[in-house]
Amino acid sequence: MQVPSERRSNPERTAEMRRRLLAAARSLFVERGYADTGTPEIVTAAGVTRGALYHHFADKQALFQAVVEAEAAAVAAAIEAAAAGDGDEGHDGDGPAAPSAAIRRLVAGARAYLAAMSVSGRTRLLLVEAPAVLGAAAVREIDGGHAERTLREGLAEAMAAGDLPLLPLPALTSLLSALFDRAALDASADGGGDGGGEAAITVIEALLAGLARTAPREGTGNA
Amino acid sequence: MQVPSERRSNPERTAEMRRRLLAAARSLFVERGYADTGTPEIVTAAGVTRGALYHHFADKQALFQAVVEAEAAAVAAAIEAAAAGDGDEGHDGDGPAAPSAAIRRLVAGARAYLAAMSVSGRTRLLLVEAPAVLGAAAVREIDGGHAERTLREGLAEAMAAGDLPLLPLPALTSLLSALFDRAALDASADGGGDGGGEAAITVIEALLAGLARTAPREGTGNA
DNA sequence: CCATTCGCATACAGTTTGCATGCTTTTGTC
DNA sequence: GACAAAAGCATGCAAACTGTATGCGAATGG
Repeated sequence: MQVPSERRSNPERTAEMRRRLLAAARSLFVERGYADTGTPEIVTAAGVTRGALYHHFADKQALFQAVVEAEAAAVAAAIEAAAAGDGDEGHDGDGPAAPSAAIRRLVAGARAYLAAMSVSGRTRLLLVEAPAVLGAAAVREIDGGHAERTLREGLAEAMAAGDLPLLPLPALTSLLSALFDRAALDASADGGGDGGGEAAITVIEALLAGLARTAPREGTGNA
Repeated sequence: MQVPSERRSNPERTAEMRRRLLAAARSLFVERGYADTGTPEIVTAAGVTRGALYHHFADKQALFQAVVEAEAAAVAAAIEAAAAGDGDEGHDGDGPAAPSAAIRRLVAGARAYLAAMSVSGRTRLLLVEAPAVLGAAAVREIDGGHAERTLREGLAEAMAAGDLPLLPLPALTSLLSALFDRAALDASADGGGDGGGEAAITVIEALLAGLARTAPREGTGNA
């Protein structure tokens, strides 16, 4: 069936093998979840044996973590790509109350995040399975802050510019991040494709605009 | 060690057995997570055999679901108990901008939810493990709406009273619910005890107050 | 061209899950 | 009160899964 003398270098073999394993694992983890996916299934789907799996990954959890890391990297790349060509994508003629530039950037970031998370299976992997399997702390470490730090910086900028009230930054970042995560989950549950998150975007815009209207106030307490 | 002739009725035996199994399972699921907890461990901790477990529950997942259902019921009970004696617990002399009654009720609800979720292990069970093991849809069905429906009704009231802008109710409910969930998670991660969610409460108050300031506006689009 | 290392498949031991079987205790009926 | 019926629960078993050790073939580099 196949020419046996297909001489390929070791780095090529390794890269190809990892790709196949990660692709098969991703597909099955998305479809059945981590707990209900066995390594025999994964290697069968990848067309290899379990020996290959355990040669490249310490255990099933390490394989899952690699899948999650790749997915998080893809999200980060998609967001940075979107941030590159931002300018102002006049999405609406005029909002309800002329949002400031910082707020518009935040909303644009949220939109980019939702778009990035609309890839099939991504919300389940990153927002449902990963926290349960790896722990919320490990997930934050994997994402490193691509999502979280970008958001935090945007918020800090907006605060410094006086577009947002001075609220405890860690809490605000975490809570808004949760907002975006839930929006992504709802979108993947409803429409499946995309655009299902328009209602969510509307609410997020309203929340941020409301915050912006409280700008020069609010002496916070603890961090 | 134990008088062998302790005649107990069958309903008593069943209730006691279920209590022991649920208590042991809850403890282990909280400590090690669902995937890393085996049924042998559970029954050993409960002082019974696996036969008893599989007599009362269809499988390991059904046991986990029973634990989650009990936990969700406890949360609902705690919230309803808190809602009973609400009145107005003058927590602050005066806020930044005299929040309306509906908004105050929402904040009070959030506070009650956070207090209910501060029980050890509760956030992990209900917010991390359950969505991964049972699926987000099943979790919403279990909770039925005790958390979600209460929130939705409060929001609908506030909208009707003109204290909130007219936003798509499902999206707003889901997003605010995510806010509260994340606040509970952060509180359980930081302080562990309670009171750690004060920064989160501050942010939530600011978000709701900001929304309230946008009240008579916002023609929404799709639901 | 040969020794060494790397990549991966096969084989194995330990553990877990879910079910089937059987014993003990309780429940209902005469 | 005794006996049949059923419920509660423990023991035993087959299948599956995980992680590791072993072994073979291909690639590296001297």
